[in-house]
Amino acid sequence: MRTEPAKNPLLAMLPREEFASVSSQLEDFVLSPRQQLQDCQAAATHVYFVEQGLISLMAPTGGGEEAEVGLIGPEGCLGAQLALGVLAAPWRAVVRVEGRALRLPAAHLKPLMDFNKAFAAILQRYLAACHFETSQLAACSSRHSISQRLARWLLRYGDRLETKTITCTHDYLSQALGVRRAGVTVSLGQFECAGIIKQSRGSIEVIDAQKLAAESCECRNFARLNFARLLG
Amino acid sequence: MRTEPAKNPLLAMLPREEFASVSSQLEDFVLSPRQQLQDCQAAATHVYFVEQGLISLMAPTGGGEEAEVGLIGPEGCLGAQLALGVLAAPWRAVVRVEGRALRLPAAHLKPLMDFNKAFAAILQRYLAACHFETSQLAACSSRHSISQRLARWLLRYGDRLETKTITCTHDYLSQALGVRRAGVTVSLGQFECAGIIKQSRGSIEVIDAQKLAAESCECRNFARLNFARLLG
DNA sequence: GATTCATTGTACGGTATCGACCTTAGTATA
DNA sequence: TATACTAAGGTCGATACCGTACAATGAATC
Repeated sequence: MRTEPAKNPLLAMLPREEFASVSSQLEDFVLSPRQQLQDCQAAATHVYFVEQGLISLMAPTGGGEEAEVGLIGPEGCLGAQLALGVLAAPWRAVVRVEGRALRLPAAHLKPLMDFNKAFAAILQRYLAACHFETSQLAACSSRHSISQRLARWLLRYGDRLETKTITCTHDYLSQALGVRRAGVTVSLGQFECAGIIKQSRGSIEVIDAQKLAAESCECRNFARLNFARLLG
Repeated sequence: MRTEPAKNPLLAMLPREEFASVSSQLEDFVLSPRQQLQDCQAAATHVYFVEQGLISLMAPTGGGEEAEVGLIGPEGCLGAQLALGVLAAPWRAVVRVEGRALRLPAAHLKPLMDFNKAFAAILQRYLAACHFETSQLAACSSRHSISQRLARWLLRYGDRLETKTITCTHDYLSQALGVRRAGVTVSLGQFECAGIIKQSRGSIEVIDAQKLAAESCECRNFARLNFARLLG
């Protein structure tokens, strides 16, 4: 039986007694790098409340390629569509940064929401926040340059983790943004020259987040504002 | 008092007596071209169940510009975020094609959903469908060419209207896709040469939807499949 | 008919991004 | 330590798209 409070704010907002009552249904789950938690269009078996680490959502774009359409960190959960009575989502969920989650069998979500209205409400707001973030991403992707979107991605990533060091390859970033790997390399090189980041094989350290924010587009602010309004 | 059944499938799924009971709260509303139904980040006062016409959702992208992140036709409704207890959305809603809607004051939505669980369920599925469509749009925007996205847009637009003639200017399309107006003109010119469409000032007629589909990317299929799964 | 304006067609140089290839750096195996 | 192997990073010509500008066309107004 779990006794310590959850770090995930969606769970943390449950009253102590109530959390205790559901914690028997919660299962500790280790998020290992590159692990696929959910396949595209497959029925979700669990809701994963992330406590540490990062999950990315990849949508197919044809020809076997995919693009990142969402990022779930310790502020959110994977499988939230279950709260809408929808089992499958059109994206693949992959662990990007190792960590851990508490997972709840899909069947237990609805009863929990019915029982605790405040929990249901915050989960609904989280759903809206996800949708809004995705819409900002759509707008951003069609208008802004690689370096702007890259800067935004790095900041978004950093926002959701404690560390300033981001573990990812240029190749992954290129897939996430839907651009060429070489394009990522060039932009990151410029950031490094400007003293904004420091690179080494497979990892990026953000030195000057402020400058990085200046390189990014306004979408970052719009997205943060949206999130804060709903779940701040 | 309204007696004829609603065309909008979200309303049409209400049983006859129940529809009659809410129809007193429903208000006929004319959708006039370029009319702004909802401002970005402003609290929604009504839910608009579109019966005819088309509404587009424009998200800000910085510098006073915006990009289209959603399209609502007679299959859906504007203001669905209210079903999640969220008042404002991060987009501006503008009437793109004139028509009409039935609108419900925001305060009446929740009671209606509580009373009619089937209605609530379909609205929730609609919300998921919107989110999924947006995520496909995000993926598409970052990967595919102007002409592919343009073809998809024309098809998406046509799917939601009875007519084959689309009333819009190149300039609007360029804003919707977040690209240059001249780029749209060139692509449309190529489609016309290929006998796929016929243009005249301010309107586009789709001649060969099959060829147009071939010019589009797979995202169209993914998106249609998503929608059909949830609300087909 | 003349005027005005929104819309569309076209062109040009410039830039961002692409596709393909090559080099380098780690890692595994022996 | 030598070797092979794989992942990561860099380069280069080609090209899609951009910003801008301007002319041509059709629709609306007077």
